[in-house]
Amino acid sequence: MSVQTRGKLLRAAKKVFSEKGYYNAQISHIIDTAGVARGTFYLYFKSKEEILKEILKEVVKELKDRIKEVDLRYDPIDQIVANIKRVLDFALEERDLARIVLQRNCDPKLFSIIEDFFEEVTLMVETSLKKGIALGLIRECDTYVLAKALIGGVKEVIVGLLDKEEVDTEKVAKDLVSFGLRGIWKGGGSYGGFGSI
Amino acid sequence: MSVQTRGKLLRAAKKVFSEKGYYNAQISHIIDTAGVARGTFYLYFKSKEEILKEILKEVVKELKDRIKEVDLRYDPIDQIVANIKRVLDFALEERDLARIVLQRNCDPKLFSIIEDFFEEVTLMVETSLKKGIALGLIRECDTYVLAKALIGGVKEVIVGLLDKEEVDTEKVAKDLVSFGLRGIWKGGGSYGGFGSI
Amino acid sequence: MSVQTRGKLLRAAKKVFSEKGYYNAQISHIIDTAGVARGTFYLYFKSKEEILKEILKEVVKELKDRIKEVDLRYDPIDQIVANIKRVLDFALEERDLARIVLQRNCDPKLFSIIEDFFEEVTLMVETSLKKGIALGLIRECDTYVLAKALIGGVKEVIVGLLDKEEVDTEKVAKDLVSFGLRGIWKGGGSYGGFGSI
Amino acid sequence: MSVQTRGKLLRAAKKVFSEKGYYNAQISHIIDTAGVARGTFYLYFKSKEEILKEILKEVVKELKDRIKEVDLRYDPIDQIVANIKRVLDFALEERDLARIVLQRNCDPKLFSIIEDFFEEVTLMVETSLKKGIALGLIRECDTYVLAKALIGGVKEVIVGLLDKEEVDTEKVAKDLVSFGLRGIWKGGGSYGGFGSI
DNA sequence: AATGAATGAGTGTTCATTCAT
DNA sequence: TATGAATGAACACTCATTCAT
Repeated sequence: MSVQTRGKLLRAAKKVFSEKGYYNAQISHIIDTAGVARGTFYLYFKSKEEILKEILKEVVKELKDRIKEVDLRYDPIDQIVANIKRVLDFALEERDLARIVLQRNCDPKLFSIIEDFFEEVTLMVETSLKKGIALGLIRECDTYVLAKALIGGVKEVIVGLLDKEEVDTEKVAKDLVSFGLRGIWKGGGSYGGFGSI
Repeated sequence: MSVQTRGKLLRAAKKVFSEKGYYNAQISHIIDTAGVARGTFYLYFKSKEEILKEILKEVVKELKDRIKEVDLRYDPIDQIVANIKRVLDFALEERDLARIVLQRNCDPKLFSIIEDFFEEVTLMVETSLKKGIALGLIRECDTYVLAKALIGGVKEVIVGLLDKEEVDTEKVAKDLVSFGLRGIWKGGGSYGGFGSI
Repeated sequence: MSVQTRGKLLRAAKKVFSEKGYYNAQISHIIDTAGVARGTFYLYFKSKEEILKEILKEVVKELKDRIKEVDLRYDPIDQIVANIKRVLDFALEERDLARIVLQRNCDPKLFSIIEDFFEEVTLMVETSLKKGIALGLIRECDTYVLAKALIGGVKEVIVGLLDKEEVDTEKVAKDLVSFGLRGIWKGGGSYGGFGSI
Repeated sequence: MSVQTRGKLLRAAKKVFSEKGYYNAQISHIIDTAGVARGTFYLYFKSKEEILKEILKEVVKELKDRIKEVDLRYDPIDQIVANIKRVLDFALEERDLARIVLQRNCDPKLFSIIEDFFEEVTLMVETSLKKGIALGLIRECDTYVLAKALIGGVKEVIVGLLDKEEVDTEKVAKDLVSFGLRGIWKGGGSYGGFGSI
């Protein structure tokens, strides 16, 4: 088992899945891109499905590494911004991976790893929201809806950035947090005619 | 050409695409669900791809009908809430359609209709944001990022609701708008230690 | 049973078979050309194969009418020229039919009617050749080969004429007969060692 | 890519096309005859159409090799006889190919290669005829009609020979040339009013 | 006599996977 | 460890034919 060959295949698969999507990607494309023979592929991966899962697992691992628990002894905002920045950086460093992951593909068999991860993140966010509400920092709200909205927002923004050349991820992260927080933050003032909501 | 048969096929296809995704959906599944013969399918639709596009076109049409331009002579908030409520209602009435549409599928040939529509909506939102900024109602921000985030939020929330039985769409719409507005709304007060951003 | 509808279908089928060939011709093409409904076709013809056979039968009948036995009491050459002229005229009047018939199609089931007819004509020609040889008018030769060659020549010439606008069939018929009778060689001298043949 | 497998497929296709004709031939027949799996066929040929074209190209190549330009410094008759003999030999050695080629099939897409070749040969013959006329060796005539007739004659004779076991191709070639050159008429006397032609 | 919606057996083609070398 | 020829199940699509109206 050569680690290099495995690497070549993984890199090729990321590229191909990203460009064509899982179903339009063919083993032929992957091995051509990797420059190995057909049989070699099956020496390293049991099936087309397996190499996808391998890739998804890698992504989840990397993302988990980059999302760090917020330590309330320090300014939480800075930490959230840093988390989002790290996620954005990863997405833009590995655009192929981001494209694969963010193409929600309904086949639950295939993308369960990703779905589960997002589920986890959603829960994490919801928990944070609840904590914030309990602490009186965050307004009362449907935490489930809010959590979904926050994550969906980040996802969509990433998709939007994948085709941009140069992105100031720090600024985008701050924009997002600023947007998110000022929205959920228990503000003082009333908002125009919006008091009726 | 019988309108009923066409309807049966469309309904069946929506169900099957929704449950299995486009690529795992087979003509056999569709015609079995519709209860017609194989040849009949091709009497009404040129190909598997075409019936998908037909469905997507229908969705876009329906959504465009439900999203009404905001008339600034009246309270814009109420109108935005109503728009989002109508979209949520449609998604929940036609959950199959929503599932099909919200599965971002990388094949651009297939989903271009949807992508184009979302592009349009994004632009619409961006324009509104800019107008709001010009009017001094909305804070300065990266309108592109914000628009993406808003739409992504709504999308993700819809996905989250598709498995819930009973949903109070009015409430969810209000929550979403409340969240979105208080975020982008040019508030008076400062926000905790957040002034540094 | 309306004779007109039957006629419309036959005419349409001739056109379509001629243009597309039997296998590429579809019932749809025929009924569209004829301007009748699908079911109507099967009111008049049992199958696609049957309408072809009907057409072929018609051709054979017409050709048999136009090829008249040579009456040796009169100048046989004139009669042969007249026969060929009548065949050429028919082919050019009904070019669609000629095209159908002269596309030798290997499916023996389908074109047996035509093959049988040509077989008959070949035999007729062979018999005439033998009679001519017996009478000392025609040189000794392999009558089978000669008969085939003669008929093949006429067939190919017809195919060649089908795309010409104006054809002087009388002249072509005379050319063909003249050629058949005397060859292309300018009488007189022997050529090289060819005297031995 | 194994040359043997490709050969097996080509041989099988020749047999099947020859026996059933292109349209009635199925991939199943070809692979069963060749003794390979379905997928293997498509490893070597893009489609059913392509294998036919491959075969036709082969035929044209072989025929071009066997038809040699007539060198006027030597006896042209002998060379023509030799040419025809070589063509007849090929047809009888590869009867399947001959059957495929001589089944004029109207689909121009498919048989254009062959039609083009025959067109070429016709032109070649016409040119030769014109040269002969210019040299005073050949009688004035419609060279187009004559060329067609000559080629048609040879074609039909070949078709007639395909079912015969033992054929003396040399003799047949001589008969054909002799016929072409001198006609069937036993030289000498004029016949009836035919002198006028 | 005519219609045209519906049928379904049939067929070319694809592509993930295997296995002998 | 690598190769690539071979496999065959799977699937989209076609089109002659039927039949209820």
